[in-house]
Amino acid sequence: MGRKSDAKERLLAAALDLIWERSYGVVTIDAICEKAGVKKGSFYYFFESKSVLAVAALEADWTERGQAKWDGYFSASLSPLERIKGFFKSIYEKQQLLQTEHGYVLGCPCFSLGSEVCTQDEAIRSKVQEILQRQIRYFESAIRDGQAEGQISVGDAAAKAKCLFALFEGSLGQARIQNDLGFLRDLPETSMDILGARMPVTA
Amino acid sequence: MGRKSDAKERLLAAALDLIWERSYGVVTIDAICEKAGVKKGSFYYFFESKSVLAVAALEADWTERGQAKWDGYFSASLSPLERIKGFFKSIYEKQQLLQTEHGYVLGCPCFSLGSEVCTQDEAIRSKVQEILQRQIRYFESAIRDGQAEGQISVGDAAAKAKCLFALFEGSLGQARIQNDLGFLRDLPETSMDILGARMPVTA
DNA sequence: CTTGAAGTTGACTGAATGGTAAACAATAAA
DNA sequence: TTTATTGTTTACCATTCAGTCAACTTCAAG
Repeated sequence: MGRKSDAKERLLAAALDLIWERSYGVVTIDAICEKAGVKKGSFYYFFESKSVLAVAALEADWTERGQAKWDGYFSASLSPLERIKGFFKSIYEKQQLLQTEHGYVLGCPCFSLGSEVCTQDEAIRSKVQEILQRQIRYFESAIRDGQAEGQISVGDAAAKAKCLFALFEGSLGQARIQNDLGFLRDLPETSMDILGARMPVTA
Repeated sequence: MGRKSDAKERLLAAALDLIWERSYGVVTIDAICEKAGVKKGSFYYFFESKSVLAVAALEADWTERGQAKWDGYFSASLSPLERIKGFFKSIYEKQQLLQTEHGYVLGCPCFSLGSEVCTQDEAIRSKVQEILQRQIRYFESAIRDGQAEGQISVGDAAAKAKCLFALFEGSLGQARIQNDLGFLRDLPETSMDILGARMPVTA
């Protein structure tokens, strides 16, 4: 019973968008409300603070979009190397899109946000960490599969995954800072090299 | 003639410290003044805004510390691979120190700051970019030397440098977000692997 | 010892922002 | 149609913060 509304979802989406494009610190609650078309009173009806909203936005984005996307990229129907290569290709295209839409390469919202607030906001830091860990696990599992199939050189899969993920996030960060997609263009190839890939045959 | 003072230097140092530990957005001019032991009136005597101060702080830190340190790490008296390996070892130790001092792994101030403000403050973004590019050039030059000496596999040195630097910054970012030095521990080894290093003999 | 440049101080303003409260509106179950 | 519940709105308060200003201090050159 009661009144129904999608204001909460609009706030979540607006918050993520603004924080991604700008930064956590510079985005005010008023700005989020305006973008979401919601009055401040309603904001505080749903969330007790910007921090709580940010955590909810990260979680919602993961469960409603991120999870499915990553599942797609890392689908078992693809060969392990194709998963990784395809993932990086998709990232490139996504960032390309963001650049034409926003005028900026935006990079990874999780990583940027996490790096910004990690010493100041434990709730956000913890949620970011959780999501990043989940993402690393996709890499790790693909690497394990690749090793089992003999396409990826043996060795600590977890370490390789961390390495690949660091390369990934570092490249996204550079791309964001320099507003230059060039830092992402070679990722598909570079990642294959790093993994000591023996590619069977791939386009 | 006139009065002499080191207030300007104290402001530069305080600003960098605070921004590094916390973030650009969360650090107020009042906080910088307090840490520097300077009144706000004096702040505005030396700098016209927090943004201008930040740019000056980055530049001063590079010319007065960073440059010399990097010159040391990448000294021609070391073998190209030793330069890179030693650099990553030093980074690890430095971050270890920061963690015991601040309670946090702080990562790279340039990268964190750049990622935070790059869509909002062109002056800072540009200065960050400048410094990051300089740092990449150290990598690139070491890689070139290593290739010339046959210790590093051939191929686009600039691309390899970018890749290594992305790995570096990505690892620092992860270490910061998760407050975990583990992301930095393997960098010396991993970097050697990535470069296709053929190490002659090294400890 | 005067003079003017360089630097310092503290009090002030105005705008932005986070946060509150109380009245109001819509909805569905009873 | 009542009623409880959920959501909305508006006006408001308090605080923080960037930025200003004019008076004051220190110093060194002449």
